[in-house]
Parts: sequence; C-alpha cells; structure tokens
Amino acid sequence: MRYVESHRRQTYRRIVENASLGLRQNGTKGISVVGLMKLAGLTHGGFYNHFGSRAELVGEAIAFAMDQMVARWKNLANKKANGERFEALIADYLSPRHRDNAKQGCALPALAADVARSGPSERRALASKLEEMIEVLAELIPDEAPQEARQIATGAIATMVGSIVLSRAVGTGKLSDSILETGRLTAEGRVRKPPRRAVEAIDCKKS
Amino acid sequence: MRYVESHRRQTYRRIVENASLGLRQNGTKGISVVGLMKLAGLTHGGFYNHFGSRAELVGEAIAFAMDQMVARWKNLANKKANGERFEALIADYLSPRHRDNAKQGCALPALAADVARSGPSERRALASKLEEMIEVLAELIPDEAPQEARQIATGAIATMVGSIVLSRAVGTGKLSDSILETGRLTAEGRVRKPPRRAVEAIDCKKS
DNA sequence: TGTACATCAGTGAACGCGCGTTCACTGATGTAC
DNA sequence: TGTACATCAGTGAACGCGCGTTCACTGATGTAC
Repeated sequence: MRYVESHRRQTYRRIVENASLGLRQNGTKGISVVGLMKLAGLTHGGFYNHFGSRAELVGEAIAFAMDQMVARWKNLANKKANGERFEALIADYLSPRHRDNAKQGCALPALAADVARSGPSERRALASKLEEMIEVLAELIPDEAPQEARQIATGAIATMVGSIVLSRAVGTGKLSDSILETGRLTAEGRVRKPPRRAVEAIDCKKS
Repeated sequence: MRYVESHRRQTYRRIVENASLGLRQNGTKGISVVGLMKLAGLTHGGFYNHFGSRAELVGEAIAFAMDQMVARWKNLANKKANGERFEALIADYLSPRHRDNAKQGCALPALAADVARSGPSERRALASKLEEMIEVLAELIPDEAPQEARQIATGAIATMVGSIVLSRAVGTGKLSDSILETGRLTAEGRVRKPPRRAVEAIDCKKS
C-alpha cells in the first residue's frame, strides 16, 4: 500500500462535498465531470477511481446535501427554547440568505425537480431523507398526536420548498421577498382562509 | 409569397406547444433541438427559421405553459359555485393526475428550479405570469381585503408547487400520496399548528 | 383552365465543441532492508 | 539513517457521440399570364 488508508476516503469525500455544492448551484445537468473534479482540485481522469459513473456521484452528492440539512435542523432544534423551535426553523429556511445561496442550501428546492425525472432508486433515496426531515420537524410541534404533527410538518416542508423555488425563480425583487414572507406565515399556519363549510367539516376537530 | 401567411405562424405555434410538453417532461436541458423539432413533426434544420436560439424557444414554451395554467384556472373559476372555487382549484392542482402528468401540468413544479438558474429576462417573464396566477387565485377568496387575499393565494401557490415537486420526487408510493393530501389541507389553511404566542401576535387580527 | 415561374418553409449534411468514459502513464509516498 | 522498491491515486491524451448552429439545397405551393 502506497498511501495511508484514509487518503482515498478523504478524496472521495472532498469530491462528493464539492459536487453537492456545484450540483445545487447548477442543477444535475448543469456541470460536467471535468467541472465537478475541478471543484475538488483534481483532474477528470481519476474520476472513475472513485465512482462507477457520473450518475453515482450525483446520487451521493444529493444524499450528502440532504444529510447536511437534517443535521442543520437537528442543530437548530437543540439550540432554541421549546416553543420557538418550529418557527425558528421555518425562519431559517425561508430567509433571503437561503434563497440567495442555493449552493449551500437545501437540496429539495434546487434538485427535487431533477430527481423527479431520475430512476426509482434515486427517488427512493430522496424519499428516505425527506422522511427524516419530516420526522425532525414533526418533533418540534407540541401538543399534537404524532400523526397530526407529521402531517403539519409535511405540509410546512412543502410550503417551504415551494416558496424557495418560486422566490428564486422570480429573481430578487419585491415579489420574491413577499413570497418568502408569505411562505413563513403559511408554513406556520398563521395565514388562514376564513373558514366556511370547511370549519364544520374539519377545522374544529382539534380546537 | 409562396405559402399562406398563417402557415408560418401555425408551424411556430406547433413547435412552441410541443416543446412546452417536452420541456416540462424532461427539464430545460433534458431534450435537444433535434428532439424538440421531432415533437413538432419536423427536422432540426428549419429551427432557425423560427427562433434565434434554443434558449428563445425555451422561453416561449415556458410562457405558453404558464398561460395555459392561467387559462385553466380561469376556466375552473367560472365553472364552480362561488364558495367551492378555491378548494376545487387546489384539488385540481394537487391531484394524482397532475402529479403523474408533468408534461401537461403546471410549468412551475417542472421548470421553476431551471428558471432560477436562467437570466434576469427569463425570471422576469416567469414573475409576471406568476403574478397573474396569484391574481386569479386571490379573487376566489371571499371576505378578505385584496392584500390579504393576495397573501393567502401566494402562500397557497407555494404550498401547491412544493407539494407537486416533492410528490413527484419521491415516486408514487404512500409518501407521495400523503404529500398531495397534506398539501391540499395546508393550501386551504385547514391544517394548523396549535397557536401559542403566535395567536396574540398575529392570528387574531382578522378573527 | 393550364403552364411557367418565384418564393421560402423545410431538409439533411456538415461545422466545431464539450460531453462521459477509457486507458497507458507518472510520480509521490509507505515499506523493506 | 539511507536506499531501492512496489503501490496506486492522480494525470492528461484520446475515444465516439450528441449537442447547438450553419448552410446549400429542394420541392410544395401561390401567382402571373
């Protein structure tokens, strides 16, 4: 053996981490193998020492980004007082900072549409990471049965992902800011359509 | 003049319409000029008789898809009784049918992430179409001042877009269905986090 | 009504280029003595 | 401690291919007479 055993793994990890930045920024088809290796400070020739195909790296990079987001959420959950954690997490997600830094942000607004066009294994991989995110967020919702908390969390995540996607797509003007702001209120359940028949049907179950 | 004046325009339109299907299905980078022309029953050579560049067609195709969605919403708004229109529109959007037919569905879940990586003119074009959608949806929300209605509509659209993006990305299993279902409740404002301090701060303004 | 002509939408070969992938090699590094 | 060797992570030229774009052409069609 010529290099210490960890060297290879460190390089592998460096490629994956940098690729996860480049792919979130440019989309799964927006950067080449040459470009991805350059991000890690390498040339393209050695790529297949580490990965079986470009698609394999894409999968690893998305998984890495998702894990990073789960870790960030767990970290936020531990830092805040119990009653503010749900709101704090939403505010963190729906911030101009997150909108303007796709590269270091959540993989879902950046890459989920691409994953939707990928194969079943890529979709299953994303699904399991998304379930983790739902679980972490659901635990921050007090006074709800687990099933209801999961439902609220799922809806909040959908709102957050959609808000980031749209706020990025329209640029950085007034509309973009208002999408973020409204997304926060909607995800927290603070913007409500005035209940009509819906009240009798469902809304009163809990209140 | 050799062909009737409308012939050229009809071909142009046929290319744009078919491209809007192909691009929603495959992403803005997922189909070539050869492929796009084939969808219109043509060969690639004539492409530049109609468009200055591939990017120009992509722009036209996205605008076409957005207009189609606005028209669909206006149509739904006219077909339903006043009190059900908001819910009916959301149910139409967050249906398995829409999830499974990206090709003929809303351009936002399919292509907004790509637009976010495009130039300012593409983003401005999308923004103006999105404003139309917000306007149409806001008008279906009764008993609210225009500004509040617009805000509710904006949040609902973000929730709808995020729900479709995620439900497509995780495949068509149980989780996917529950994302659609939960998206409906969230977009309608029927899933609510139990109000804590948020109640005093904001929620009571209207009720 | 029939024929010769002009137009131009559409064709398909060709362009240079960047893509993902392969492969013979190189040279930095850990080990043996 | 110093030297010779073996390993293998990383290099860069090369592959066939599909891309966006260009261009000389063709042939279907409306017009002139």
